Amino acid sequence: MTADLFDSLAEAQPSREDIADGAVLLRGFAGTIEHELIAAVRAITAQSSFRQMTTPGGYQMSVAMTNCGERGWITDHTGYRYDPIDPLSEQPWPSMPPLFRDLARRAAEEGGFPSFAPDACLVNRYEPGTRLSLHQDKDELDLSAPIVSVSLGLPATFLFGGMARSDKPRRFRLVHGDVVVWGGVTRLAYHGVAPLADGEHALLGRQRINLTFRKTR
DNA sequence: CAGTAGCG
DNA sequence: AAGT
Repeated sequence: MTADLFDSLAEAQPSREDIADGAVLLRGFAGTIEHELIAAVRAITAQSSFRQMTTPGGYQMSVAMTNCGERGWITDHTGYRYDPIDPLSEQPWPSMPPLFRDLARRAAEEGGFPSFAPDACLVNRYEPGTRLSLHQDKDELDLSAPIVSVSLGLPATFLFGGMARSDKPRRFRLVHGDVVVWGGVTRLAYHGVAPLADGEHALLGRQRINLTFRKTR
């Protein structure tokens, strides 16, 4: 934890909203370090570009993705997995910026999950009209660690459902700087993002960037 | 509702 | 099945 980050997060006065048992929405939690986060995303994508992946069914995801950290989440026609190598650059994923680790750890702590040590950060780029259908994060070996999700840029509607795909999801509006943490009994909750509404964000333009931190093993 | 590669 |  750098002193600067500690200070800026300590100065922030995010509100907390419990959205489910073991799931919390920290409104504005990342807002004080927005410029540093965006600069870090630019550095990451300079090495490992955003790309639209193809699912096992042969369909292209609308959301463009990249990763940083020891392992990155990827999908292709063979399935879903974490891989230490970016198949596009054929190099290791960019390392996880200390700022990212610290933010994720601190958010997890606020959410009731101390000592969160993510080894993977999926970086998602949503443009107007793109979405992520309801799914579970279950490619990680360590399901005791929470998921930490950071929103930047355009607002989105986060869908948070139950343990069955058929459970009707609740809808939460996520804006720039919001962080969602979920784990424990909701670790495998179905979740997704509704099609992004068009708009213009002062720092990111017509896009939403989402950082999702996981401990994969 | 559907298709793949890889593994046992 | 993070897809249509």
